[in-house]
Amino acid sequence: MTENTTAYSDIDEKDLEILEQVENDFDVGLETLSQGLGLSKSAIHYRIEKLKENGIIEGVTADVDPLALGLEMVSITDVSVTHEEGYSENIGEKITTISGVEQVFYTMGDVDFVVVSRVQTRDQLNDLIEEIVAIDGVNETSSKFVMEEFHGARNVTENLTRAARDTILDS
Amino acid sequence: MTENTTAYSDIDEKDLEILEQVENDFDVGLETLSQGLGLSKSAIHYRIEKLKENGIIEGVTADVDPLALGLEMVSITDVSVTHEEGYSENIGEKITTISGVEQVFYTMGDVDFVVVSRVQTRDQLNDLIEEIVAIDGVNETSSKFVMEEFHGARNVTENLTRAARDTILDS
DNA sequence: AATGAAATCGACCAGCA
DNA sequence: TGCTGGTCGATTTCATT
Repeated sequence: MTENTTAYSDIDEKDLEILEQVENDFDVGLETLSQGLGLSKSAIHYRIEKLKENGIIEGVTADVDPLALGLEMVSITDVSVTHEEGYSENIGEKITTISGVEQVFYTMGDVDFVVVSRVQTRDQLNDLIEEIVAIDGVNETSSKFVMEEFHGARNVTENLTRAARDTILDS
Repeated sequence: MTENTTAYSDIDEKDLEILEQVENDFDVGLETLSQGLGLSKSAIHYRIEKLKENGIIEGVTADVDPLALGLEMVSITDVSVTHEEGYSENIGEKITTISGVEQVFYTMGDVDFVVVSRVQTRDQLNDLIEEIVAIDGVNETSSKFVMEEFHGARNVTENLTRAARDTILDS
């Protein structure tokens, strides 16, 4: 085995700590991070910049509560397609552009796409599903309502298993 | 009908524009927002503060790229449970706490939970599924691999249909 | 609720280990 | 290359409208 050269871009423990914090709340401020890690504010700043440049931090965004905008209806739609050529990618992207669609997964198995969508009303959901069906190559759809959502740890760093952490730090 | 009193907390068009921007990239800066909206920087600041206080902006967070941390393996697991009492909530939360689990949906239908998880290796996935099965009340699981992910518009505001926008602005 | 001025915090520059 | 301390610019807060 030729040593671990996977491109974890030299993430060390301090970087991981920073990631854990800012992934939860970017407003913590350099001061707090600085005190918690025993580094100067500038150092923290540079580390965050580097994490952005290396694409580890993809961006800093405001998280908007869907419920606050009336998007109370979540559904999961299984989509199967007719398997010609390599149209699958194309279909996936088309589904993504439909208004109300949040996530699209292309999966192995009899169900080809799993689509998570979020809308305000049942009418909007009907429209959305019709738009999926209208896509060329879409074969069959089957939807289920989401009654409750446990949006657990969306945080990548908090979700790391011990093994995963170790792999990253052994770089 | 007694007029629309749904708690959209007086969101106006300018608020929606701000939300669209900061949901994509919080680093845009007050200057840019100020120019784009024809308001002073302070005014923008206060509006953002208010959106946070009202819970419309749940927080500002750094988005970490899972791939950068080696989390390349995504899977969707359908979980059915034995229907006794109101244990469902409990089970949902237990699943959420499992390391590697990203999202849990409690749905209507024969499949009770849909679980999206993200891990580094197949071993980690096996462990994760074993942990789900070990939960009291879990009946059966069935997993599929995700080959491609179209993480389309995660942005709530961009995903609003015209109808949804109108509903919000008519407050 | 919005504005402009004052205090505070983050971004950048140069020197240093 | 990465950290520190200081300066500049941006953000936050204050007093006022």
